[in-house]
Amino acid sequence: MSVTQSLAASTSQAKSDIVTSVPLDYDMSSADPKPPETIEIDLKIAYVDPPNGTGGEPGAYLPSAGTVCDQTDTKDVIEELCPVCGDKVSGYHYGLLTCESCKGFFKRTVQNKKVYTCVAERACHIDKTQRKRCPFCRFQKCLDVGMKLEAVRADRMRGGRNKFGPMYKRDRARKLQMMRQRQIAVQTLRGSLSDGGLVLGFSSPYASVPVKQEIQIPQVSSLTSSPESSPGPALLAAQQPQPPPPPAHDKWEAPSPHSASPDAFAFDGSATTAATPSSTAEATSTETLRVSPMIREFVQTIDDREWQNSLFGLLQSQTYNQCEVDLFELMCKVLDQNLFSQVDWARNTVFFKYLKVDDQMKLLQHSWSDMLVLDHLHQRMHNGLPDETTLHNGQKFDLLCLGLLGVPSLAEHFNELQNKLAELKFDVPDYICVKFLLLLNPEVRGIVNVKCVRDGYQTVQAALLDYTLTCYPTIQDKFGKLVMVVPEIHALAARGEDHLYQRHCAGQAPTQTLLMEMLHAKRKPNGGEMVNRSAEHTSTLDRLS
DNA sequence: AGTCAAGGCCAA
DNA sequence: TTGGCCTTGACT
Repeated sequence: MSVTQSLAASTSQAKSDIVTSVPLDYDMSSADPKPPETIEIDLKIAYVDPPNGTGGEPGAYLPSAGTVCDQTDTKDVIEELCPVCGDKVSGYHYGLLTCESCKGFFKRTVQNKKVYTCVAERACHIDKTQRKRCPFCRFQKCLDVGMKLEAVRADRMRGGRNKFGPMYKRDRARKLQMMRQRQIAVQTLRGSLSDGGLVLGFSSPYASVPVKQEIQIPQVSSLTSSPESSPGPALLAAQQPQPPPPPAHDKWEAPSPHSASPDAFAFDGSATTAATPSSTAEATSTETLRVSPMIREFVQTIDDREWQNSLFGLLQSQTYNQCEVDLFELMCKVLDQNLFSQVDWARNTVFFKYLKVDDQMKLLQHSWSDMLVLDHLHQRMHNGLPDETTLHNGQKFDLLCLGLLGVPSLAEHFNELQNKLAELKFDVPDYICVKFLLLLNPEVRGIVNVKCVRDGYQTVQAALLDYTLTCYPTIQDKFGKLVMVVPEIHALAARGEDHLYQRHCAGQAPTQTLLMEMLHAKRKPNGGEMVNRSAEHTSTLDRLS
């Protein structure tokens, strides 16, 4: 059994959540618009060697630590749980990765045209231990996650291949690619915390991140087994509460008039509450031409659509088939996912990516919560992120509270901050520059390559100053005021961190997450400094065990 | 010849 | 009825 499986097996929640669903409004057609001729490209990306050519550093969390280096062993790389019951996946069956038992169950049901009834409310929770209790709901879930009736052969012919073969291949390639990206991100973060090949004793949050299976699009088939059996996905959808609205940003390609080139600034001013230069008279296209290429590049590192997709994807998958979920726990999972995205972003950015892992770790440990708060401000101001959203099960999820790291009482402070930024006409280039300033903090203790961090910080600082002077000449000392906002963000984030830590200590927050690891790292005697790594590591393991 | 997703078999 | 293991056969 792999690390993923053994850890994930401890929580049935995690098990059933992995790939159970995609939000009903998820644009699956755009999620996989690839024509067949792109398959080869996909595979090449998926099989590309890791930067160091080894496929893993000591301490890096890997789904199957011993085999990840083997680029061709896809079975070992793709470690997932059955979307129906959470049991171990045995391969692709009837359209998607499922376990052996659900494969058999689905086959028998379709072949024998079984008709089941549910003695409850047709909403039984299906997991490994309870899957036998209600075949009606089990079959319903099989259909809902995307198992395909048409893959069960009417003629019962054995062997061979069906039309889904190429889709399985693409899906596998995509998972490999995702796995590798995750792996690299985790290496960045874990590298400095591991010692002597030890692996931190917590699971990857990716075990609970929804993995989109390309071919699990729920669909009604002409080969339905029986009208009396589980209702079709369309009916199911009608019975479900409406998912939250799609990301407000849906036209990132639309260039702002402010941008000098069509792809330089991709933000959408129409959804903003704060002004972007495009909405002001002061920033003319002539001035825009003087915006530094570096800031243009910074803006291009932002993927807000992905941010919201993964947010809503996680929210929906975590509540799929769940009557009620613990909203605080859910919030922690979202924060955890955001944190991983944060790391992913950081490790691909200029200045940061050239630093040694230890330095990267220290910078991230110091800035992660500030960046989460800032990201949230950005999402609210520039993408119209609402205060709350309705989950798949009808519960309301407080998105504002998410930005407050779970402290509702900070809402007022947060809104004041947002208003202050709005007055400053805080825009996307401002946001990304401030984010860099938060990350590249040369004052963080214990940084080895201080010069590199300071250079980066000062370069961004200069670029931001130049940008604000060029594009917002009428806002007096916009730069200075923006810089003054940083401590406020930090204070807010610190309050949130404390709150999260306290709830964690009270046993209310999910353990074994990167989020908790970060919270602990900052509260260690050395404050994250790697003076005695072995001791720290042991203490981390002790706390988590 | 190897792979792997179909269907089949059969003990529990 | 379930689910782990076996057989089959198109595809690579």
